[in-house]
Amino acid sequence: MQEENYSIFEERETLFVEVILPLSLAKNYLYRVPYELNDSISVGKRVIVQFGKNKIYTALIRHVISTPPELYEAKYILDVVDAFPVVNENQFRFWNWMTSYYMCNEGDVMSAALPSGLKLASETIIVWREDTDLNTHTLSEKEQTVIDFLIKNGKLSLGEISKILGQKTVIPLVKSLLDRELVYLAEEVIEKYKPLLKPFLILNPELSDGYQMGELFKILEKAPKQLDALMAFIQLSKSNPEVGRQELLEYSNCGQGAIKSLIDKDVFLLKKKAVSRLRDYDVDDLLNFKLSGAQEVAFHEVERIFKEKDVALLHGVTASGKTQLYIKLIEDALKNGGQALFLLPEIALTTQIVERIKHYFGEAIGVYHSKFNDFERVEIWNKVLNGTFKVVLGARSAVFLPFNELKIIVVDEEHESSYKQHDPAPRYQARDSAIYLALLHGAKIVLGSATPSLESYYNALTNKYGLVKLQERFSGVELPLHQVVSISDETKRKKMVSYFSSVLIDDITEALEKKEQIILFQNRRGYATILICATCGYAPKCINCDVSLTYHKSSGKLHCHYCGYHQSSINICPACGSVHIEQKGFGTERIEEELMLIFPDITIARLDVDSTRTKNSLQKIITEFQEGKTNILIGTQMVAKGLDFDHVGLIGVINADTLLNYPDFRAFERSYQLLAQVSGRAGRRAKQGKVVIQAYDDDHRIIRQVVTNDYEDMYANEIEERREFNYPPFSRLIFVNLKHKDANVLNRAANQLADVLRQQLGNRILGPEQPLVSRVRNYYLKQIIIKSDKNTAIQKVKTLLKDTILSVNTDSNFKGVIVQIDVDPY
DNA sequence: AGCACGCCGACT
DNA sequence: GTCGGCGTGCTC
Repeated sequence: MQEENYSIFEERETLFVEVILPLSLAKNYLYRVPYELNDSISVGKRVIVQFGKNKIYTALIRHVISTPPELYEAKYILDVVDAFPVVNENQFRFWNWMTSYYMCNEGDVMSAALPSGLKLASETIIVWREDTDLNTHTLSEKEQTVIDFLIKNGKLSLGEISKILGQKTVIPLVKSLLDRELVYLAEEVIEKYKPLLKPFLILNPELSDGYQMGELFKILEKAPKQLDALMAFIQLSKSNPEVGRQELLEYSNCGQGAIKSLIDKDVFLLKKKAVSRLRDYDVDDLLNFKLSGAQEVAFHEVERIFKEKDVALLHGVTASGKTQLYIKLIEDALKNGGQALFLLPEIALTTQIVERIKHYFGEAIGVYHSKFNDFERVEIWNKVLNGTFKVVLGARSAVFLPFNELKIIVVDEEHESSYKQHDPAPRYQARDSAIYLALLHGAKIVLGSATPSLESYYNALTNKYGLVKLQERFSGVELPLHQVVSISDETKRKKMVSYFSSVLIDDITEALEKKEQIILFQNRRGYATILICATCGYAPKCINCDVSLTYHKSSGKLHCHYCGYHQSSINICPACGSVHIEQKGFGTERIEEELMLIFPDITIARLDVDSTRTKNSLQKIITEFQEGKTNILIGTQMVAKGLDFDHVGLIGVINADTLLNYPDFRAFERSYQLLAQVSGRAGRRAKQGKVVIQAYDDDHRIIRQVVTNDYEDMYANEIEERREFNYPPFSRLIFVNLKHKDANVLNRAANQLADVLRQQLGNRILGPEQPLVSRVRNYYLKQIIIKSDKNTAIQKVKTLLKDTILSVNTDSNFKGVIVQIDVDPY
């Protein structure tokens, strides 16, 4: 070896990287960097590492370190995936905050944040894209081998590829195939990828010279439509030689036939081309609107607030035009070259609001949704990273996108409980996380709702947030007419027909006559809630969970809503042999059936978790209702949330008591929000809608407040209760949930944990208590609640909690006890 | 999350 | 006597 080379080699620094693995691990791991990769590594890039025996993962570089670990010898990283970081410094700071605030592992956050396309692992499966033209790509020998296998088998896992090639590092190769769109990643739910193929036309190259074109024009003189099509084509092809067939149809006056003739005459060559699923709109075709007087005032109010505060709460009644306000605020933020994030509850992403905003902002907008396939999610991630997307509309997970210069965040329907992730960790509240995210970027954030959460409204009234009211509805839109029906009264007077009061039946009949649509709301799915033996009181229960089974008529089975267990129904009581089995309670399915008996000639659809299990069924039910193909829609919570229908004249709430009696300190607040939102679905276009609320407790305070549309009154009552019993916003809650297969071990562990915590925190510790459902999937459950007042240093509580849990976890008496922490349960 | 190591039941 | 059940612990 020559001396100069040798000395250069000597100077190379020995580097190590601390990486986050996409697993729920308590700490990060250290790997050594081979010299030849020294220049390729940097924080935020992904690397390929071996973890454990022979598992390969995509890890993320968190730190670069030059001191070797003392206690073990680090493994080498196998490869570096990225040329540029895919996670930026702001994101890491956001992740750090989330890890400590929600008491989870960095790996949990990484798993939640990165779309799976960025987390290739040995189990990841790649599939050959049949629509690609192999001839246009030059493949290396190894790539060719992989492609040959893929053509034969259809799919391969990364582990298999590794075996085929006899090498560990396959991800760069796979990445190159992915980038060239030769292969795609299979979803966990194997749903075959169908690239969106659209027909494109190109001019037959043989016609390119002027003489032949002239001849062609002569021939076409007798076919004016075809000539027209050709002229239009020439116009359009100036910008791009490939013209979409649809585009040509719209641009010219010719019909399908003319184009087909030209294809038959070999003037046009037809080819199918995969196009991006993300729709692009004509930038000129922007929606033009002006803010109304009230909106204008509110807009300036928000601007004024933003000079002093970072958070504005927009309390705007339904149909007051919050969306227009959001659009203007986003537009303003974009003017200064920033990015905007618009958060919506999951279900609202299926509706027109998305179309409207997409339409307005054209190509600069991305929609991010956990149900999107991975292609789209990686595509959006990259477009946010490189700044192509200025606006992102998304559900809660959109807070993880790699923004560079976020200027504004909008959280619509901020009170929605779906902003909180329940399982798995990180159990984060996207609205609250977004507030931190805004702080991090120096961005402004507007929370919007017709029925704000008590927490947000309290923060607004105590001047932590600015408060803007938008109480004026669009002209012509009136508040719906409410009617509350006492179920007990109607029952006494024998006027109930099954679950429907005479009032509701009359109103349904009337609405149907007026050709209006109807939504019925029942907050419970299934048929009968439970079956119960009239003789001995026996009720069939789930074998894995501590709940009664729900009878579903469509399947003829008894289902558990917690674990999915089901068994055939019973006709004879297994306990006493009696045949007197009664049905108690009722759900959406039962309502649907009873209604069909009363109104046999109309179309009824049901919108609940059971009817929307398959991927497109939700969209289908909604679309059919929007198009008027369905007369009556029966649904659970889902019908209330973010869905806009234009022709709904009547809303019926079958039983408001089930909502109000829910054992949770937020039950009244939630009931108000839900009933108010349900009401908001009635009569949106110039017509006054009608709302019928059936209840046993028809004089309930909350129902009265819904009818009088008095949010402030509801707030005043509720906030007093919260103050009196020291619930949020006056305290912070942390739930500590313990699970174990053995009830005794669980109880002892829970008691010890609670005792130790109680020594330090006294009466801030509640429990351990048995949750409502005390056993799920064969695991017994116990819950300890930490209710710390605002003055307690929450970080100290968290540290103590973490240490205590660790001591329980390492106690040999409590092997296998699972402890989960839920900060700010919602 | 996987995977190996390890200690108790029904089989050749 | 062994094969295999899954409970437990570790992975840089």
